[in-house]
Amino acid sequence: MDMRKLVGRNFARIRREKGFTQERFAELSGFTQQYLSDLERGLRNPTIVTIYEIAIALGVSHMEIVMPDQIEEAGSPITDAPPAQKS
Amino acid sequence: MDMRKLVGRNFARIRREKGFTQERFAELSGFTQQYLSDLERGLRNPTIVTIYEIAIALGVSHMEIVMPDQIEEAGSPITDAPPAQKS
DNA sequence: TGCTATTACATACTATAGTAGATAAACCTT
DNA sequence: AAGGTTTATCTACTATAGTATGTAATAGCA
Repeated sequence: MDMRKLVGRNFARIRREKGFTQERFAELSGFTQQYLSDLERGLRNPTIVTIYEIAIALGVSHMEIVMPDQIEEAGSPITDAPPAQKS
Repeated sequence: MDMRKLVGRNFARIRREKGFTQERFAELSGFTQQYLSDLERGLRNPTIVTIYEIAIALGVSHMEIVMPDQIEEAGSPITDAPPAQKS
């Protein structure tokens, strides 16, 4: 599993859902627009501190990583693959 | 919140629970004993790929990050603070 | 079709993640 | 207290995370 792409796709999706441009979110989070662009395209391997700071800026309060191929975030499941059957 | 210490403490606890020494776990995971020592003491800021690789080696299949001050892992809640009241 | 906003790409740079090898310090167990 | 096992600490190194600046490509929209 490519964690770079998984994290990137999910941050991109949440940013768009919140209505931020990369430029606007760069101001909010303190990262550069260029770095965020790379991150969202899966070209970067962020540290846990970077992920935490971005999550804070996005207003995400709960991150869940389920190994096979999913990431979820409170109230907004982030799936990399079709949702697993829950029952 | 210091994510370095939070991640470090939790990985250290799980490693001990699984009965691995740092040296043995270094062999399993491919990281050095020295790096794992630093990591567990909160002196390192691991990337998402490193965290993923360590989780795989630990046999952890589910990680959960709740912002204030908790991390949980499937079947084995990892709390940084006294457990929150669930009801 | 052209204008504007947005995102992708290029180059160069500094700080640090992670490696490697040696050793010191702490912890057991007897 | 001695000896072995485990963890912490040192030095030195390479690769890459993240910054900074500029610009090209793409997408909407009038």
